[in-house]
Amino acid sequence: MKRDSRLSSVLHALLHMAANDGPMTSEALAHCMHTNPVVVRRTMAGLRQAGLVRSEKGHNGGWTIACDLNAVTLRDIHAALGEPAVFAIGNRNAAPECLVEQAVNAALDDTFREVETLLMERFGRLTLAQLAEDFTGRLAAHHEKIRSQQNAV
Amino acid sequence: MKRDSRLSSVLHALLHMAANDGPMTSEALAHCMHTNPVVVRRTMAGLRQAGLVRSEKGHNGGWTIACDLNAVTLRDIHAALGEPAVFAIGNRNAAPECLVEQAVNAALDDTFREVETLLMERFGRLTLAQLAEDFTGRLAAHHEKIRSQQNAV
DNA sequence: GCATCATGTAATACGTAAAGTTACATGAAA
DNA sequence: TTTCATGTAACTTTACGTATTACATGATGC
Repeated sequence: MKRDSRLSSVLHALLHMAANDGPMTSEALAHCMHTNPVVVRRTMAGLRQAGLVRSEKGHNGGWTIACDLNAVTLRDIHAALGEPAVFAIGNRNAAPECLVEQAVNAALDDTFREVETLLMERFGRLTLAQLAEDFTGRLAAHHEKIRSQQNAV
Repeated sequence: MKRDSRLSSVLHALLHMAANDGPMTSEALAHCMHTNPVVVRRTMAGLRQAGLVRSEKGHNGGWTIACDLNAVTLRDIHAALGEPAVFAIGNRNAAPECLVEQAVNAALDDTFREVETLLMERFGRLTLAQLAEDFTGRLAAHHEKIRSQQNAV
């Protein structure tokens, strides 16, 4: 497995849900994301627990957004997923006895901490509404392109 | 494997080499790092290719630093290792057709690009000499602590 | 009530990349 | 020419996200 793509996945799902009225089933979302309903349920479980989405069983069941898109940021989503590790790089030993390794760890830890802080700040500024708006813009551009192609024929 | 610790490993090795005069064998380094000589050779191969270290066979062989500690930064080391992936988080699909996913990817890509730039800048400011100096300070503090403990008895 | 739909979750397997291990070739020094 | 040390290929192990299977639970509609 190359990288953890859960954040990307749930954002994709949330935006599809936002663009649809009514609940979407795990199967429908799985189809959008070229994966499997069980993976969707498992990945979305954290968001449900955080109160960001709701899920309902039975006929007309499925997933619904339960939050204000303007109020929820990528940082909230990352937290709802259990704050998965950001970096693929890390120290060899967490608490080494060797003074050399302590010096190396201290430098790396400081750097990664600072960089992670910036990432979380950026995540904290990006709302779901902004992503949805970006999508709307892309959709409009896409329609415009289609229309101009038809006119050219 | 939880995380890629090669950067941490080679820094550890380099600082041990800097504190020793004469070459250090892969076995000695492996002992310091609680690993295996073959792993040391494999990990250090990139540094040798980049001209940062030298290795020699036979009696009195082993690894030697071949660069100016003041001139080499963590960024150089990271490059010498082949620029391993920094983030454990990423997009699900690199070039999706879905406009929703494109919007998500664009936002994440921008953010990660910015953050990676900061990380590389920080790495570019951290020299091996600075790490070595930090180690020297820790060593002095350690000796001071030992001495005061002996005085107390 | 009962068939159907949809989620919830456990158990298991798969894919990938670093780390660990074994084995053997190469080359330098005593 | 023996010994020491690196160089490297091949294989195993480990970790973890992802994929899949199987089955339980609960809600809806007839």
